[in-house]
Amino acid sequence: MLSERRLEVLRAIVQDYVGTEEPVGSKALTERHNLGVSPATVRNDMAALEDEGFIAQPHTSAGRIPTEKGYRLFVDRLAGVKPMTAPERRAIQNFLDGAVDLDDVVGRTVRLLAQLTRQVAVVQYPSLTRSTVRHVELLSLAPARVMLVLITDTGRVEQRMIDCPAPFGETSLADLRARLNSRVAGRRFADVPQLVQDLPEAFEAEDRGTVATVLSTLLETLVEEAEERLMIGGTANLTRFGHDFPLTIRPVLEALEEQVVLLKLLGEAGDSSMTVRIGHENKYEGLNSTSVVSVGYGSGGEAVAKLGVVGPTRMDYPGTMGAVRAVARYVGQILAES
Amino acid sequence: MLSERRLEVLRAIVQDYVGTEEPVGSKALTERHNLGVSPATVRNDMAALEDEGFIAQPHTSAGRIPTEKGYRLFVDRLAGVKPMTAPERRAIQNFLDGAVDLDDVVGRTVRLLAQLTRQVAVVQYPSLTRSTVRHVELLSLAPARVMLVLITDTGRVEQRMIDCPAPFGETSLADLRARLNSRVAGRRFADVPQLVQDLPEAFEAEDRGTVATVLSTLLETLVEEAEERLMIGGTANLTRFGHDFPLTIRPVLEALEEQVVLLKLLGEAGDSSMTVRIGHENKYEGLNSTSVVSVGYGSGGEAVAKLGVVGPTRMDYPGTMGAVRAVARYVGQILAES
DNA sequence: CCCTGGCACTCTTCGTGTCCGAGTGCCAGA
DNA sequence: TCTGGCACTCGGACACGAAGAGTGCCAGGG
Repeated sequence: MLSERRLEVLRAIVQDYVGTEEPVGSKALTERHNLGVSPATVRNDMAALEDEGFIAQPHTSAGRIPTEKGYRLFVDRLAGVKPMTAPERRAIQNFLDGAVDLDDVVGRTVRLLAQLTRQVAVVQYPSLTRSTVRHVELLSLAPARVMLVLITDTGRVEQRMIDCPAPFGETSLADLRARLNSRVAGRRFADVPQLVQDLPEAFEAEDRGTVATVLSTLLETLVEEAEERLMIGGTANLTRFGHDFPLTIRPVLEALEEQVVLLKLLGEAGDSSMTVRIGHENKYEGLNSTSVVSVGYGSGGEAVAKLGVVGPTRMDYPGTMGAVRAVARYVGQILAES
Repeated sequence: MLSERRLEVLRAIVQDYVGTEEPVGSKALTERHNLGVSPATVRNDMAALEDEGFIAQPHTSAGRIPTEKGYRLFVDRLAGVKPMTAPERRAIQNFLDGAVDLDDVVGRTVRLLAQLTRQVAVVQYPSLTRSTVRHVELLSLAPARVMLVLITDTGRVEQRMIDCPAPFGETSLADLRARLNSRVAGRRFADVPQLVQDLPEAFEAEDRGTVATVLSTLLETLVEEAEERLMIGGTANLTRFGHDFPLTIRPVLEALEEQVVLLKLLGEAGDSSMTVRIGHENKYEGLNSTSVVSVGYGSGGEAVAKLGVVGPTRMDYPGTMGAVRAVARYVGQILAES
């Protein structure tokens, strides 16, 4: 069991190390934080913390640095979320308010988050699976060629070309469009399959094949797009990573280009609450030397997607968490308004 | 005036330096290339080349490295474009053939180019300004709210919301849709403004305001989208840049995130032929330590966009140019087919 | 029982000095 | 005009030593 003071020592070590990026020794600690005890006492505490695996020394006669376990404890029990200041909050809101469409919202969010945290920002596009259908449009491009356009409440538009098994008249098309919209408009994606199940029955035999094709394309679109897109930014901040560049930075850049990896990473994180994954807690080994702070965001009460930052395990957790939370909150507001 | 042999010496220096990344001396040169002369002679030639500014030595008692001027001469007069081998060409084609839509084509192209050249790849989406309109669709979402969907022959879809000055009936909308498409379908973007100029006159006075709004939105979309999107990949290859990382790599990463900069960069390059910009020939100073190899590509004879790679000035120009040219050619084919 | 000051010990870092080799420039001769 | 030879320069590698930071441990005091 760790005494109160030892936790305090750990907190001090983490804070100093994050600030200076250099191993911190007992003497420096007592000077910068008034712990009320002497260096010798701190040394004993440090020895205990090292036994427990919370800190380590790079080599004898160097100061201590936190281990991943140490950061974990710090995040769980010692650190709060540092709230943004009022001016910062205003700046966030102003910056995001200028967005003109969904792409712009996401783009601005990425830049903002990267700038605030001085780390790499990752923002997932609002998910289709949780959003609702605003409108489905069918366009006849040729007698047996239809284009399906799906518009979601988050402003995303997806389109698909459909080659019909048989020619499909304008009136049938209008009919299908009307029936389809009356059933699915405003409904959640997940509910769509049930809602359109019996639609083909309402049509003439000759059109049923086409209707079925259109419906299956629609359902495919809904499912396929569950594989989300995302935007990243602030990769230049990777240069502040450490002194032993190439080896550290390369796998991170590689991971960032693998959208699948990132999506999985965000997906695994807790549903909508803030999640911090430290070092090897990230399953993808290219990110073993990084920490990922992520949180869900969305219009209304529910999270429709995630956003977060990727940075060195040696990061300012309270500040980063504060920025991530604040940005998520304001993006949610923007989405709700539009 | 430089003799034939001196040019040969320069070529040898560039080739060796690109391969080894180390300054190359007179002795090593004569050993690896059979120039038919002794090191002493080569030294004289090197001194001459240095006087002319084609090579330089990092410090006394080191070998020579090419200057930007030296690379320029190498590219212009000494190096050809190294063609891809047959298996490589097959691999390119197979890889690109698997693409399912435009996003996929661009995505695959970026990955392919990054892998072939082992550098950072940049691919511009096919330009709207040169492409033609396939279809314009108007959807009524609310009495005074219309969505405009623009479909291009390259498969891109753009949508815009329009708030109408007055309610707009379904019949008027259908009328407008029909007239609009009959005029602009299949036409080039650049011609659209003229073609729709007198459209409002065909409508009732009460609808003219709305028609004008829709048209101006359409024209805006055409123009705005001239500011293209692009995709980049292979940033992990930046780690192979040099030994003095942070300082070199950071501005490059920053430049890569500024799409505006990259678009301007590609835009400035010659129209469709291959362009090589070396070091300070790039106006954006973040890229002063890089070279950019770019070329136009497109379906049919005409270039609709550009693609290229960004790498260190010390790059394998013939190989890179070969890869860039080959990829551009095949992407053009793919686009023409679809 | 816990804290403290003192002390010996261990390493890393940094500066200095030395040596070696690569590479050059220049010159005289073929 | 090319070549071989020679003296010279300079950076990189290595060894050595001093300095400094930090630790662990121990005995004494509240």
